[in-house]
Amino acid sequence: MAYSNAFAALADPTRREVFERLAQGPRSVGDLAEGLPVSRPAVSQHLKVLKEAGLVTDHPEGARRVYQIDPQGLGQMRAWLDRFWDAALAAFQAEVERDDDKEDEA
Amino acid sequence: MAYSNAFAALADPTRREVFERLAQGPRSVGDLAEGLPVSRPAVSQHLKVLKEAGLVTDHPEGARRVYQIDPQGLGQMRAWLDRFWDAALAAFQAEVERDDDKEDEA
DNA sequence: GCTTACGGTAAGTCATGGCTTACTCAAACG
DNA sequence: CGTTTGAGTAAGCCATGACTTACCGTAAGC
Repeated sequence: MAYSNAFAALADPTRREVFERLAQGPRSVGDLAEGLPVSRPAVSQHLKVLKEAGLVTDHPEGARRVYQIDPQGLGQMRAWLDRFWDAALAAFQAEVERDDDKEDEA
Repeated sequence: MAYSNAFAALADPTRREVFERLAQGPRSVGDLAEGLPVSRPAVSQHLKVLKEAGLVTDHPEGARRVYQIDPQGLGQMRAWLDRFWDAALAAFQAEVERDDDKEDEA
């Protein structure tokens, strides 16, 4: 359920960039917007999406608002991906063996 | 690099649905389109995106074209997420401790 | 060889969403 | 208190992308 928002959130390159910067430590909005090629309001909007996806949290710090990574959304994504991981490896293995059979025939 | 396409690919609900069906085993295009609320060409287009993201592979089987999950794209996504996992947990832990300090003050 | 099933491509429509500027509000600072 | 700094919201623009129908290629079956 919730992981769907997380995938959509990280689908955007600018949002991934914001997220990567936050991985290096908590940052304020203006601080994040500093090195980015988009305006500060744009960063604000991206942070809102990341927050709703459970990927970041924020708390006021004086006049500033400091954002940091939230492990929750990250964990949900990992759990969802892991659901497919084993099945995917098994399917891949089956394909490899089928190809081997074909080579034996040739 | 490549994982960026994978996140964008799985951001779409219909594409996730296709992907989940493929997790239960290889399927043909028409077979996949059967239970979905969209047309067969739409499914074809989705499969193209998933393929370019390294999330599925396909091979002809007579007149049909059979798709199945490719562990490659999945693996890249997992690797990317894992890069942040430890940092996220550490940040979360730091926040909890900071909150505890506040409570001690109160 | 003609027809029928399967599936990718083309073209066009419509909604979503990422961006901007302008504004509003709240907290610090003098 | 007035000003300045920090940040979210509103409104509008424009590109992208998810979908449709119509069409084209190709492999199988009589």
